[in-house]
Amino acid sequence: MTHDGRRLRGSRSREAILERAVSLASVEGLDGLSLGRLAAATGTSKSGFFAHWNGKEQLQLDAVEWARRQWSEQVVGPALRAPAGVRRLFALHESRLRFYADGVLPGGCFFFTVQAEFDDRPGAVRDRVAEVMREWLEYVQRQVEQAVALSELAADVDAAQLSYEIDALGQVVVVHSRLLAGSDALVRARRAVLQRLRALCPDPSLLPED
Amino acid sequence: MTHDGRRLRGSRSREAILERAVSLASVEGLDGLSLGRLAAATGTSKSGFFAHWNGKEQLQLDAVEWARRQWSEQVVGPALRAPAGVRRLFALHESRLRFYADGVLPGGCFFFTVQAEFDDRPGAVRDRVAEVMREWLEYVQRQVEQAVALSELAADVDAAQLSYEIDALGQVVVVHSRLLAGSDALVRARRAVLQRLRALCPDPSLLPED
DNA sequence: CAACTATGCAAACGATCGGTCGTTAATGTA
DNA sequence: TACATTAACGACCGATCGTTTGCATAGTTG
Repeated sequence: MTHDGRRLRGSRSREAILERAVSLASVEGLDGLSLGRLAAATGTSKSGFFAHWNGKEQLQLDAVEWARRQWSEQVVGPALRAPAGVRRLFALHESRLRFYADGVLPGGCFFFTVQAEFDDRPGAVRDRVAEVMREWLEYVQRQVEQAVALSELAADVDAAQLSYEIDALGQVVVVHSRLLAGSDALVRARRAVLQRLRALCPDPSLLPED
Repeated sequence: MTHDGRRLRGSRSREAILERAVSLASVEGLDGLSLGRLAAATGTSKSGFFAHWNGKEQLQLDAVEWARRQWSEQVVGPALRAPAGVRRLFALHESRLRFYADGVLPGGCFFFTVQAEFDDRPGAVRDRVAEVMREWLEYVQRQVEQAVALSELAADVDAAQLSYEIDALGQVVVVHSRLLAGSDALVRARRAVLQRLRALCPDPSLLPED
């Protein structure tokens, strides 16, 4: 029972396939990715997928979950090392930019691609993607509110407004840096948020100067 | 000659097809759009397209051009009614937001969808899209520089930096407002740019208060 | 007028799409 | 040993993809 080699092997196959799926989907999209190409990329057969998932949509939903966990571990996690407040808020932004700069995913960002792909078509995938996005924005907003509670940001800061701005400046890095040769999008996204936060911060020495 | 009945009819067919193509591509993407569905949506036949274009890529390139003209006429054009300087810069941002709010395209923004779709795959379409995007950013940047030259923005403003921020705050409206129910993305994008400009403007009375 | 050109469609092409079916091999349980 | 379950595969399905071919027709040109 506990030592079922079959289930273990299946679980590892699933993980390997999902990792590839997320990686490929960051480039071609979750729907643009075809089962045939995914099979070729993982060295398995198309029909073998149906031993693990009922159909393409099920695989897509699992891929969203996999990408969410990756974002949680590689973006949100590291930022927790910074002390709560404005420093953690900025660390979160920098962590995202590092995720992009390191080229963890060949397409830059799974969620950016998938959001643009699904923002107009109804369905379970869209709903789940929207939920993950809302979670992320609310998490950023909570960091803002915590910074305000700690008096590290001005008391009249609109948390929803500020978190929208931070997310916008971070999201667009993907397309700017990939589409425009020699774009300094990463530098600009970092500086924009940094200066914005310093202007709102009673003690700017909490943040780097530049 | 210039008013050849055949060419006139063909030209009108092309325009009608391209308008539909841009509209549909704002939802499903330029590559996600299939010739079969485009034919059904325009009431023509798939094979009829090859009387006007050599293949799908040619049609895609023409669609990009059509969308560029639409953006020029419906976004850039109206902003020219505002006096040059910081007011025209803000009018440009508001004009874009109005384009989104009016729902001119069912997917919100052709270029947002297409940029996300092509930012990772090489080819003629990607190159042209990148060129149009660069043109747009440089146009915004020129408005910033003009405002500085008119002393309507502080002299030490980094034009490239500021135009990146304005574009980012505008772009993300598309996905935020469509994916998150009840999102105030339009309001936030407007306020973010307005307050940023007012803070940099020696005479804030040039701009609305809120 | 005849010759030519642009427009447009129906039918069909090979390729690929997501998905089904039946089977085999491996691993478990009784 | 006998049986059940899971993983994985090859072959194949109907649908759709972008594209080609052949043909009919309307408009232009000599």
